[in-house]
Amino acid sequence: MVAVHSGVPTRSPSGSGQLQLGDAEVDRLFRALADATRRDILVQTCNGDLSVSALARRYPMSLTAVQKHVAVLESAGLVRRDRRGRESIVKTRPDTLATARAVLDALEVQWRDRLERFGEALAPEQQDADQPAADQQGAQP
Amino acid sequence: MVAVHSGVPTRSPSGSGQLQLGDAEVDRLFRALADATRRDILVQTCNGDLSVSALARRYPMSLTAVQKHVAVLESAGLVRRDRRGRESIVKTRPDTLATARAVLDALEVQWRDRLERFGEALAPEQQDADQPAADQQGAQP
DNA sequence: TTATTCTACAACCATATGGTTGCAGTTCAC
DNA sequence: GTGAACTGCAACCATATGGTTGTAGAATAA
Repeated sequence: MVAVHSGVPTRSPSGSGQLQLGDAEVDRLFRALADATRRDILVQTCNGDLSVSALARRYPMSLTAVQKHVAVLESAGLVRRDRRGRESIVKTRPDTLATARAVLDALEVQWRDRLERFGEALAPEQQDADQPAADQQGAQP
Repeated sequence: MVAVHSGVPTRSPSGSGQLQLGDAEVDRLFRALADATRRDILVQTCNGDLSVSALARRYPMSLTAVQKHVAVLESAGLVRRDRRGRESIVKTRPDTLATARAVLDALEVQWRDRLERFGEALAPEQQDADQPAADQQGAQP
């Protein structure tokens, strides 16, 4: 379970592997990454020298569309915007990308762990009715 | 310059770029991962001993909803379904999860590469201490 | 055989997403 | 000061998503 629904998506400082991201944060993170334009924006803005409109000139879409993409990345914590005069400078936050990798690592750890526990012995799958699950849904509306 | 977007991704083979995923595939991959239920399904089905309906009993939603989640995971290549009699057994494909990690790695490589080429002209970045990762929600209303 | 289980799929609904245009407010250049 | 550039936001549209119910067919159990 990756979900503790903490307010702050803090990575574990020492590489123990357990991170404390809420489901909603992880959802936003992967959803932000699930768009080619946004992934490209991440690469383009690593220097932190591009404003939103300078960014927008690089893509065949309107400024507003790029603004929305940046907003999605920002709400996922993948970029930050700093106001510089009349323009807002977009800059990637590499630490959050590392967080995404850590989530994938955690996923792999989880099923590797599961494989070890249930591995070969594998009792008949009465796990189905036994565990009504629902611990991962958290605070769904 | 930088005629990105609009075509094949063709990441620059700088360094260790070695995967050949199209934008659409990567989109599907991350989108499939951007849902807590689907991430949990990935963990639940690592043993390959759960049918779709057995899986559905673990979540507070209809069988059809779980079917759709499995379909999303399958189209992303994250799970496989094997027909066993009247039931279809869902099993995760760890290699595709590793592919997702490789995509993130490639992203990091890309901007690290970019930083190397363009970097150092900017001021050193100590701004992470300036604004910690707490402001995930974007602009507060 | 019959009844149950499991899957597949269609139809529907509410909301989210990704795009557009238009307008208003700042900040800068001249 | 005037105008241009940059941003922010609202309204709108088309489509995708995530959920529901209902129906139908195939495989298994009794």
